[in-house]
Amino acid sequence: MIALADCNNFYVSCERVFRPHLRDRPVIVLSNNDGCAVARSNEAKEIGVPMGAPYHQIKSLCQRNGVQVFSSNYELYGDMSGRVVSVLRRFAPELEVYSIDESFLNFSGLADPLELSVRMRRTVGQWTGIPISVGLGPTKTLAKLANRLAKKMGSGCMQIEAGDLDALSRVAIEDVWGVGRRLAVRLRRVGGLTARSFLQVPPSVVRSIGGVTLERTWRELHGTPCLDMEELPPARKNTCCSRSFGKPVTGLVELEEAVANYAVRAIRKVRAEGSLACGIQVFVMTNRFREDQAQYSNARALSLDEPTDDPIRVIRRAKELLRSIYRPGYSYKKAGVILLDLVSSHSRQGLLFEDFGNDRTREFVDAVEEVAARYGTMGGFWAAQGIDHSWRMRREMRTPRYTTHWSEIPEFG
DNA sequence: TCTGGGGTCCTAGGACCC
DNA sequence: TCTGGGGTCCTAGGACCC
Repeated sequence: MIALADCNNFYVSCERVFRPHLRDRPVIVLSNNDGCAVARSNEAKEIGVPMGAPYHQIKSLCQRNGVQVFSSNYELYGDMSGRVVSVLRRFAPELEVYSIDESFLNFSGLADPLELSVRMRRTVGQWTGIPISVGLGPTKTLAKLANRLAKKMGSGCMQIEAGDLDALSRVAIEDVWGVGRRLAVRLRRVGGLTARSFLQVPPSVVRSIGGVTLERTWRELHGTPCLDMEELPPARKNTCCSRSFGKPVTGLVELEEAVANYAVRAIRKVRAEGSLACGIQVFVMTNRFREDQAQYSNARALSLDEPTDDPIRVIRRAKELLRSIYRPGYSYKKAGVILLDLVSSHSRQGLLFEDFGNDRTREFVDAVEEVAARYGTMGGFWAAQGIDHSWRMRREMRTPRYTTHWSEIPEFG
């Protein structure tokens, strides 16, 4: 028996922990750059704020209805997520963190999984302040489906078995995990309107529409496990850092500064995982929504001579790539750096005839990175990152980082 | 004026090899 | 009239997830 524990409206719930008076009020959290609504309280959903709606389109709706709006505060959400997981871990020997707000737990062999789920839900609520829903099923896909029904019914916890046609018929095809908008359209054409009728579609048809991935989903819904629990997340293969700019950027100098910053952030993720990057890709693009402006987007990648985690080298190569794709005369909206083909630093392959860098450089880089990690960007940063950051993303309604910064700890009373 | 960011997997098709 | 067969590797694009 697999359990899926899913935090309700997670980002909104995190904000509410520290602002309890918002508990019954409509609240939304915006994406980076205050772009779209990515989390909505139930009250905000009822008012009619759509998921992913651009904020500028729903701003007046929010004002009319007194919706509390927040910029996203990923440091807070990341920390709260860790707290929830630490509570969940007490309830099962095997746990897979699936996303920032969802974990699978292996409840196989445990007595009365439903009662355990109810207890787990209550404990997480008491200890972290975050409300969760729990779905139970013989496969991951069925646990997901049970979770969706638990949320819909407001019961908090729900268990389903393979072949529970009544439950399956209450979930529309596009709400099945693994079936997105495109596949849903094609499945409806062959009679798959709900999870239940999807199961009647012959496997050969399923395969021709969605390949082996969709066939896996189909089997999982039938009760045959095809997706294993993954306790240790597999090593990442690429990592990316990209942002939309708070204002359009035209000049190369500003773009270079932004790209240098993204390169540093990306390589810090790589260093934190004990990996090395074998390649770099840089991309830039204009605002695709502006039909009145000339559009341009481009990307270029290169392979490094030697796998690296050196921010100096990564910044230099990223700037070279940027210069090769930069075209003057455009208003750029977004840029990004992707580090490719990550390998473990333990399996490092050096150069045969040449060796880049030396120990002194390495010690210097490590020292700067440690200072930056310990004291923040004000403690130390690479000159290429610049100081002004006029292109920085908007984040005008962000709450304090209550749980991760001493100076931002909440005070009550 | 204003429209997110970060991933994975699969497949088709082209280039190339013998 | 007639134009092989079998393989690998890489990339771009499409689909999905949160």
